Amino acid sequence: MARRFVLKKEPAPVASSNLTIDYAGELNEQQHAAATAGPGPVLIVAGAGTGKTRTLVYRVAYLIETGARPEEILLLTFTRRAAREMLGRASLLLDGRCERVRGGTFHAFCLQILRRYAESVGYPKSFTILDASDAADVIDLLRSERGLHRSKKRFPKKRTLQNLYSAAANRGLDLADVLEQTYPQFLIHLDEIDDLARAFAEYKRRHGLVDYDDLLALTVELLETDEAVRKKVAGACRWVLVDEYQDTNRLQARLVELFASEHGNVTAVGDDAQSIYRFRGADVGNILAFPDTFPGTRLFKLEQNYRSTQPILDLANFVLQRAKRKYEKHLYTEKTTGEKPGLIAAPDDRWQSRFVCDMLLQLREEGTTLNQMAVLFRSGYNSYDLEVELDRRRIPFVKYGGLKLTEAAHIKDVVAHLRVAENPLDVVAWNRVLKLIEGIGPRTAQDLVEWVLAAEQPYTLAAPAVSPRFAARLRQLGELLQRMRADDIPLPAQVELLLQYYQPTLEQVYFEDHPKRAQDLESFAGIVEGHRSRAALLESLALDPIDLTATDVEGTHKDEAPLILSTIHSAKGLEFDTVFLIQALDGILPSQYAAKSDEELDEELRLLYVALTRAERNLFVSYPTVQYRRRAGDFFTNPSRFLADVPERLLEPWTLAEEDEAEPAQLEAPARPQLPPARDTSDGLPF
DNA sequence: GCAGCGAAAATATCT
DNA sequence: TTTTCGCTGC
Repeated sequence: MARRFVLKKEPAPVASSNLTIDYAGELNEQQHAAATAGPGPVLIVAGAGTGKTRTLVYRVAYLIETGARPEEILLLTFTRRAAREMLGRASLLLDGRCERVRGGTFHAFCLQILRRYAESVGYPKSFTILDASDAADVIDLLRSERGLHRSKKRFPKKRTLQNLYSAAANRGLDLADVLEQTYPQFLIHLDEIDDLARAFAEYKRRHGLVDYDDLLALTVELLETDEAVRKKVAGACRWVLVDEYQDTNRLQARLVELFASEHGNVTAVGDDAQSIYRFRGADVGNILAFPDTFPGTRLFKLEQNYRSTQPILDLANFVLQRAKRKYEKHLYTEKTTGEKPGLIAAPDDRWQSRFVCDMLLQLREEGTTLNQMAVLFRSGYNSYDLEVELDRRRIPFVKYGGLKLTEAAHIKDVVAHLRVAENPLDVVAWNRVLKLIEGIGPRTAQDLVEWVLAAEQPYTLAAPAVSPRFAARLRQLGELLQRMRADDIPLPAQVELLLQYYQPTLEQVYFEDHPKRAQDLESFAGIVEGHRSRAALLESLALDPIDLTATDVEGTHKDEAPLILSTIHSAKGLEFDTVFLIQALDGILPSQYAAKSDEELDEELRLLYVALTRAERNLFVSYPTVQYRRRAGDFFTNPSRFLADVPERLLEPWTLAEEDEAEPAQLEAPARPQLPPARDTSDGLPF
């Protein structure tokens, strides 16, 4: 009989112990109360710029100082960038212990858990992660197999189907409901779509494939069904902190509940007025229901804004009031003076770009560094014209959001080879790799994949009855993969071999623009350098797609931190001295695709609110009054309906004028706005 | 069963 | 503008 020894309870944190940080002195009263709140559920509702991040950073430090072990703190954020930044700040505040805090996105944390316990929900531990387009490819494969595309009535495309399934998973709705809300025209195919969904799920399970949604859903399933695992995982999460709680979806909210199910110490931070991920299933209801989910919640509100000047807040407050669903937000600040935000009606895109460049150079002369300034926009492509102008003037910039390097077809090709080399069971990657060989189409690829899955030595690719048309290429591929897998070859060398093998394919498949794509492959080779192993590289690519940033200008200004270009979504949680919001056009912000319902329009409005409240000191909102569009030619635009009747005392109209001589355009602040020609085509269509 | 061609459709935000 | 679909000929 074993003897039982009872350990003393760990001492509760004592607030009055020797704290190295003066919490009361460095935080305001509300922030201090929230940061130093004891155990139990805590909800911090914080307006934009009220020191949400700061409070969370101090809370991490406080918890550690009062005895929490860093490993027992879980900090969930929306991007890896946010986690890194927060833990970095906490480390500066306290010390290196903060770096041992577990932090990251929901997806990344779920991945860690599943890598360990996937078998409990019927998956191999070495499952492959599918990004959205991989998932779409699988769906396409199954769809062709069933001959659904040959049905007489139009059947949704692979991307549409993928969106559909993703929406259903993230919102916890039936396919029928999602279909009715988003694509009612496809309701007639409900049965087939439903069948296909089941086939998709089964295929993923059979082949060990996990898409983004599965990362969350499987973790929920795991923790709900395996009590031992739940105890273990939740037991290790003594303190759970969640940033941007307003943007959690149903699965994520459930995960928070499960992670906190042992200790009950959850701190959620959020702002219902900044919920901008509804399209991805985010549910503002989560933050509103938090006190019900976690009885005994203590609520803290942060209302004093430290970021922006009063004129900027006045505009933001005014804009937010237009929401159909009202938010009781009224931010105030002690920075009562400041420049009025400007509304710049530029004649066209070129002028808008010139304005941004001239203005930012002027501000830089006056002492604002480039990386304190940001240009924000609704969609990735909104900045193309500006990027050209920045390049021309050799102004260094980085772009966040928009197209990802890892989404480009040629990069996906290369990555697929790496995936195959890593995992011989990765059917999606095999398919892609094989189809790149001339003469191999979907059918042959599928047969070969089946051979590979059953083969003892898959990498020989010595399948029987191979057509002589592509036998040689297939042998080359086999040799490549075997060489890449040789033990002593470091990752960069593997990629070197791979790129050599891929070059002819690149030239053949993308013959029109292969030089440009070859450049991307160069940058990819550079990115590879920083990774320890193939597996590590693949994992990080899957969860943290690389922004297709302007690497070519970096060389010219290595010493100066670059200007930030970012989609509004990617700028969430960040702040800048100066913000330029460009392309503030109806049809863009709000997006023309969002005009269907008030809810969607409200989300666009919140997006504008988020953009405006990123600014600390200077805010410029601009739009071109004439745009060129193929087919239609030049046509007049409408400024964003959200800005249409903002009084001039809140948003000062500017017009642009050309300087006399050959100098670049310089701006003047004129008295009268140059209004776009009156049009009532509010859908932004050419006339 | 594959490649190539012309027509048609979709077109964003992110992990 | 770019991607996807369906058809045709090899």
